[in-house]
Amino acid sequence: MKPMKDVDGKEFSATRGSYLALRNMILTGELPPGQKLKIEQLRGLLNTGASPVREALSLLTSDMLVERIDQRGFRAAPVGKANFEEILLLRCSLEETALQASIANADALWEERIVLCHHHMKKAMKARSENLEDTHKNFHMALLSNSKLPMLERYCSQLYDLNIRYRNLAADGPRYQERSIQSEHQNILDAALDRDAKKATGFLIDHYRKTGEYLGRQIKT
Amino acid sequence: MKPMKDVDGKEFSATRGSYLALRNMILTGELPPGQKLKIEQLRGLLNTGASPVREALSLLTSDMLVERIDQRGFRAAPVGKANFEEILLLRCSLEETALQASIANADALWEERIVLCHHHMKKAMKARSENLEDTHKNFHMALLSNSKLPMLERYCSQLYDLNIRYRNLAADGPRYQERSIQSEHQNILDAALDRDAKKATGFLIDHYRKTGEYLGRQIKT
DNA sequence: TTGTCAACAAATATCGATTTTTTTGGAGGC
DNA sequence: GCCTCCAAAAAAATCGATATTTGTTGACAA
Repeated sequence: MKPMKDVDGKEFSATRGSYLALRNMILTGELPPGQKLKIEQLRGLLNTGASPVREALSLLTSDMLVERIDQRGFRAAPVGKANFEEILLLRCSLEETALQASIANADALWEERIVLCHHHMKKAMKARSENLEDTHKNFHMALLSNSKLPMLERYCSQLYDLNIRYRNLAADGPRYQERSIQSEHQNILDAALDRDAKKATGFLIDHYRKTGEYLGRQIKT
Repeated sequence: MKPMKDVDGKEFSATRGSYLALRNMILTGELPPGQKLKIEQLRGLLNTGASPVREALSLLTSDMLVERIDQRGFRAAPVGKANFEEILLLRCSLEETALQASIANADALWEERIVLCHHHMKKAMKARSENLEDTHKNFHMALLSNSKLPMLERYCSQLYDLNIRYRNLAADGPRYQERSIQSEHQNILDAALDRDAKKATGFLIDHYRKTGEYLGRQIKT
């Protein structure tokens, strides 16, 4: 793989480049659920050797985006209503814990961080920007980023991605304009800035449940 | 790596064999926290090629037993009091959810399963058997095995292993004889069989908190 | 027609060697 | 004496090739 460059001009390793590319293809549905992921085929697609591809696929299994069957290769993780509902359940439970902890550790720096991320998200929404997804995730992760619980944050990030995948598969992209998503975000932010954990987690979970209900209806199996 | 065989006589792939061997070495402390894991060195240790070792290490990063730094190799995950306490916290939270769900789905088959696992564990304890650790884990995982939440169960299993690692590092093996661990297990089992979720989760969490407190005192940093 | 077996084809797992990157050690300058 | 820069060594990442394993096709027998 030609040395890709990230925003800072630093190069990715071939493995990391493949990882990000494949991850994106699975999240967007370009590689549909259950699809067999043949090394040779991906090698061609990514212009790289077999080893980086294998390693990237290994890494994706930790994210539960790829299934590995010993001696039988890899496939994109299957989807299903049960799986979707489990993701929703776990997100509600884990993010509640994380947000509580974040608020318990609240400080000026964190407040600035979440205000800024919220601002970026609103701006991207208004402009229908391409990186809306990223700013949305950044905002949600920033809310949790003060928990001092790195493993928990990692779980939340994983589950967030899995949820995005369902949204991409079910529909035609995000629908942040609909409902009162903007005010929901505002409510969460304000409650967090007030350091009112109960209110903030309430708004957050409500936010997820509503989105979950909307999405859940569109999933067949 | 010579084709290892599992109990059924089926062969492991070299990757899977390496994965299990390395996992065990890290969990027992044979590979101490923070230790650099050089491919060549492990290649010799495991009698296998570089690719299986790399892939095994990749898999271990999902279990949070190995850290990967791009372009700079692998190292055994570091340890610390904060990390230990996070594990304890997450275990309490996640296993509570899982046990509740398991009890909600309670059926005859599951009851038989947990009774049997409990029996095996007691037997192994009395005999000071070598596979005590395995039977103990089996019992705890069997309790959660009816939750119909596979991802949650996977998280719990991971966290269980991470906790075992601290116990192996801190002390000289398990101390199941001490305290009233046996009756604690019995209480959990009985409450689960009674399908009393509140009682069962209470006993379970208490069980973890007590063990956690004992262990936490032995960790420096 | 159906089931089984063998040979073939395809894909995966693994290895050895090469390339690239990081680290180390030391010479020279400040 | 300390820092910087360069060269050599070590280690990681990657590639191409080979060995195993799995999946498939078609012939033959029941």
